[in-house]
Amino acid sequence: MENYPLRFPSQQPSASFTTPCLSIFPADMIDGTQVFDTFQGGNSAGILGLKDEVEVPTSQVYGTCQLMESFAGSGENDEKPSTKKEKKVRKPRYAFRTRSQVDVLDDGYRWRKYGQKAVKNNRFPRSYYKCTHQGCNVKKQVQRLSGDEGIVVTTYEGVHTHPTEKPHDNFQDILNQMQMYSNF
DNA sequence: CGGGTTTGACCTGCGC
DNA sequence: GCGCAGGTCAAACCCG
Repeated sequence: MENYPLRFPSQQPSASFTTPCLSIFPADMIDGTQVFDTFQGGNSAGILGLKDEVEVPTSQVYGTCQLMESFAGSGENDEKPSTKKEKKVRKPRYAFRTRSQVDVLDDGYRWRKYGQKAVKNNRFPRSYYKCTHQGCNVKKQVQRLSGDEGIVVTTYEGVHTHPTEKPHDNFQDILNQMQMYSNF
């Protein structure tokens, strides 16, 4: 089976890809998550649009890229839930919708699967991965949409503290575009 | 043998 | 308080 490469650079919550088209997202599943679409090898026409908030029904055409600074504060709080009564602080999460035959995309990092759960209203399970790089606490979730099993939603949590283990190829343009839109 | 996967148990937050 | 769902742990297992 083919394996579409997908890159998720360290230090920046954005992505560059080798072959995808970016577009949109339904915000119904990951609340407060910054979302991008990556239709790899697909026929989507690129970034369709972004906006601050998403209130779009799932099965429509969506235009979004939601920032969520309010979600996580510094984005570096990943200490074990302390024994004290502090509120649990989550890192910002960024989701990518990808049209792909494979669940696990090659984003250049090494991941170890640590769990899998059945998800309500979804016949596909959600898989949980951690970055295996020492000291890097980035996590990701991979889930296939029950409504469209050709679409994989990958949710990243945290920022890599190290470069990818594979040489980076281009798609810097899309990365730049995404950052432009994010600053919108 | 080391690293990754599987899977059931456990923990936690949230809504009722 | 209870039940449910999401998220994590960890032991067993698999594979190169």
